[in-house]
Amino acid sequence: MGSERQKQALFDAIAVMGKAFASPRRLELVDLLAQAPRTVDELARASGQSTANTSQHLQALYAAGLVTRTREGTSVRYALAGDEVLSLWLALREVSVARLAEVERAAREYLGGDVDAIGRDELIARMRSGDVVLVDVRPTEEFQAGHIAGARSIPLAELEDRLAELPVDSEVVAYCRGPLCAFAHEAVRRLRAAGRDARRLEEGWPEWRLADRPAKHPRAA
Amino acid sequence: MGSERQKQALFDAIAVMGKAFASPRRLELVDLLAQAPRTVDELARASGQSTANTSQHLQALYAAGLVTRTREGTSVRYALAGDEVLSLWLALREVSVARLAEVERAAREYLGGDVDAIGRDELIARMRSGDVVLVDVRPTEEFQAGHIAGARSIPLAELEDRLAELPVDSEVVAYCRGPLCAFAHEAVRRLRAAGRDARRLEEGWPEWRLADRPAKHPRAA
DNA sequence: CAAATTATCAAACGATCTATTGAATATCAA
DNA sequence: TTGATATTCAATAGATCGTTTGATAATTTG
Repeated sequence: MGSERQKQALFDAIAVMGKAFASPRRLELVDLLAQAPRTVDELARASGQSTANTSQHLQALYAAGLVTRTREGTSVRYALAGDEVLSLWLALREVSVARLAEVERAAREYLGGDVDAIGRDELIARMRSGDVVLVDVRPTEEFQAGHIAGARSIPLAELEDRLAELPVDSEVVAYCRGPLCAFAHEAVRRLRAAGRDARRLEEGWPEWRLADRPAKHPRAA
Repeated sequence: MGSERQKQALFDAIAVMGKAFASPRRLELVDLLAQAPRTVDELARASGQSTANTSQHLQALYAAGLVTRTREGTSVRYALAGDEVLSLWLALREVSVARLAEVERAAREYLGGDVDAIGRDELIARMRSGDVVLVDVRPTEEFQAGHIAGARSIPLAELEDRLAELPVDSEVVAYCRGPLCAFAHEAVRRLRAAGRDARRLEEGWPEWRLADRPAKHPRAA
């Protein structure tokens, strides 16, 4: 007979994974890794915490089986352990947003007011007919680690300087890291201010990739 | 511009939900609630912890938005907040099992060796042709809170006494709370020991319900 | 081999979480 | 109202977690 002790051991083990998701700092790392694999140092700088701290958090994630690590010369590159982990992270985020009023409030405040959005399927149709330009406004490294097929990379910081690259007669669709990322919102506001026709894509790169839509990976077939 | 502070507030809020999943005791409560809504007292007895403790954990789950509560006379009945929460719990468990070697080891030990299983679709086909009997071996309360259409309730504890209710010439398929529950495994072993042809259903009631298969709910249409 | 870079470890403090205990509250029945 | 049941609150002590600091290990470069 399965004893109580063994049953408890089971929940203990599952709680390890729950614990991994229990710290805001770790969540930030997970969110960054959802965009692209990175080294400890890169993650430390991107998340604004000390290297030692980042390393410890990454080890917590590693112990929970959420990330993998590979040595690259003198540095160690971490990545999400698999698509199930990405799904889990997105599900957690989604439930949080749906359930927690606080999150919604914080999100609205952070995003600074919503702007017009376009859905996945409509985007694909419009791109096929050629009357939209898709712009990836994330940092260059993240674009290089993978992006939506047909997107061109213009990081948010360079948007004003590179306005000339965008045709005047087409609508511009901007996307970024996902619904909780402000980049696309901000990009749309700036494009509108410059007199362009612009909307943001409802979802971000991780959601797109998981849905198996046309994408460009660095070393994939 | 979305400031760093607001972005942190966002992750803070999401971590609240992560924290809710960080305690084995709470996970046990979530797992019980995945079967059926229950009162504090029932949950305390089923999980073998004090009432005060159970109440506190339930409040943590409530604060995270994972459960709802309704007063029923002198007692309070808790339930999972929605199907998204159930999905999230199943996803968390699945990733844990897939990733954590410890969990797998613990699970194997607890389940006491695997027995032959049958999949969802095969079961439906075999039930249609009428040559299997489906048995729900969970406690009666959980059966009453919802079960697979066409299943008959024989709690594990009563299995030997009620063997006569099962036709001798049909295969018996047993199911219980899910892949981490030992009831169906144990039932199959006992049925085999009694000379019956028996297998266990690969999944449990929560998975079945989420997949929108034929089911019987207490007050649903 | 030595120097430089990157990552991890170890110790320590403060903050947070958990379980226990006993008291307080809400509801129902008499 | 009083008494009984079910739940929640409050306070405590013990354990765990998170950050910082400084030292250690692994790898590349000179």
